[in-house]
Amino acid sequence: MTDESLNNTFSALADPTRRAILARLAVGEATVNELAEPFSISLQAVSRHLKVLERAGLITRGRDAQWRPCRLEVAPLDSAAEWIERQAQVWQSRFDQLDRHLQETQRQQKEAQE
Amino acid sequence: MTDESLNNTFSALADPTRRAILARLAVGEATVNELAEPFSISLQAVSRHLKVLERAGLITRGRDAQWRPCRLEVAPLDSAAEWIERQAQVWQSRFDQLDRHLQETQRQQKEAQE
DNA sequence: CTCTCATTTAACCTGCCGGTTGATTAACTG
DNA sequence: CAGTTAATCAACCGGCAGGTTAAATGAGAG
Repeated sequence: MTDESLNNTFSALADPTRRAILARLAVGEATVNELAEPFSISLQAVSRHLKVLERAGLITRGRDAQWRPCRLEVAPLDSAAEWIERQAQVWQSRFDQLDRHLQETQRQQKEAQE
Repeated sequence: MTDESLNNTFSALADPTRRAILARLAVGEATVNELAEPFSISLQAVSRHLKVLERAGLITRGRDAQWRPCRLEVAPLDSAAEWIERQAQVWQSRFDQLDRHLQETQRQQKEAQE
């Protein structure tokens, strides 16, 4: 997973409209018009959001006559999840270390008292 | 997990400098100066990045004389991971549905041939 | 009290992001 | 071919994000 790729994925996910589009696509493929319908923004704006999602690899687009159906791609989502989980794991182990260290310190203090 | 909260978390993670700061903090607490050292940007810029991370709840800051040590907070990372995984799961089940449907269709076609 | 060090705040600049409207391309339909 | 529908491209605009430098604040140290 390249750094640039993480940039694209996270900034794509940072916009609520784009997250809503992804949620909609989870139900099934959809065209630009269908995706734009629930929103109060222009078709062109939605088209741009789709381009962002495409660049992030989160969707791919087919061709069916004049329609361009969008479908989800799960791979970059997995990569993002992987990065996050690796971080969470390292942080947690760091906390565990601190925790052990704290307990060790307390134990030694207790011994010193006796 | 509120929508606004997801916005903050994802856009905080979307910047490579901030991800590097988080990675550094995973090793242990650090002050602003220590965090700024590896980067070629000004101290003030780092201070701002820290404010973004703080607003996203990804770090908290203590007070030790004139130093403001930063430490990680794992909770929002967990929330983000949760959202991503839920999405990935829904997408995957959607793919599985399509897959079953495809197999069903093929089976029926095969039966029709016989 | 003064000096120094760590950090933040303020003011500013620049570029990108998300939105708009208008024109254009692509593909079907009569 | 002319007309319609789907989608994109182009030009523009306002706001915010991330960077800078200069000034202000907070907390020790002498």
